Amino acid sequence: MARFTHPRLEDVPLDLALHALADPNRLAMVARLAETERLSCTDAAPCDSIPKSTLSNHLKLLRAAGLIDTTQAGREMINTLRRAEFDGRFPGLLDAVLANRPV
Amino acid sequence: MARFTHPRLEDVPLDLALHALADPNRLAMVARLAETERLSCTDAAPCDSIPKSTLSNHLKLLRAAGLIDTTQAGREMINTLRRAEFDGRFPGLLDAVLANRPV
DNA sequence: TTTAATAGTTCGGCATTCTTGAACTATCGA
DNA sequence: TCGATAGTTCAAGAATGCCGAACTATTAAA
Repeated sequence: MARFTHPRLEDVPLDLALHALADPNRLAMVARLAETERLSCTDAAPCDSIPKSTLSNHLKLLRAAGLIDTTQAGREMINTLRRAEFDGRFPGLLDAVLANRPV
Repeated sequence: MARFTHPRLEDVPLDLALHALADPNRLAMVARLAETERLSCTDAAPCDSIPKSTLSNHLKLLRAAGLIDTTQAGREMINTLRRAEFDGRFPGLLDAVLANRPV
């Protein structure tokens, strides 16, 4: 199955990072990963009404923004937040966004 | 000429705010207004290669996100950052974004 | 008081991006 | 080996974004 490419954080522009976070579903997934670390794609989903293909796309975008890392484990894809790296690249940003997330 | 409507900050969702900031040109305008306060539309523009209509659209979006206030003064529209209000709504967010802005 | 210039908005069409169903790949369990 | 599970990829329609052209409003000049 597909092997993913993860960008170096230094190559991620701020716009892309903000764009990735500027979607309620994606932000909810990031928030989940901030709490639970190591979630399959379906487990990372904020609700089960989101189609698989849409979910897959959201995760692809989060990967491109340097926010998550995805590795294959059996037939699941395990996602983790690249917290330390992201924070190193954009200090304080993720904290500020997560702190202001709606309940 | 048109009179603008400015949203109450409490009605601005985080997604909209992030989306407004997730564009290099808009972010540059916000950064400018953070320094210079009170800029006409053309003066707020990050460069003069941006078409008027595009500029107008960007500013409309920033207004809708509760980031700027626009009032008419003669034939100019004067824009100011709604800094205190925005910070009250999303504490630390604008600071974090501006601090991470590319040079 | 026309006339011209300035400052920006609005509209409409093209282009890009987003969403999602359908088909596909890969892995695991029976 | 067969079926079920987990997720990707593709393609088409929907939704957004960008920008030229036409328009409105205000000021300045003639």
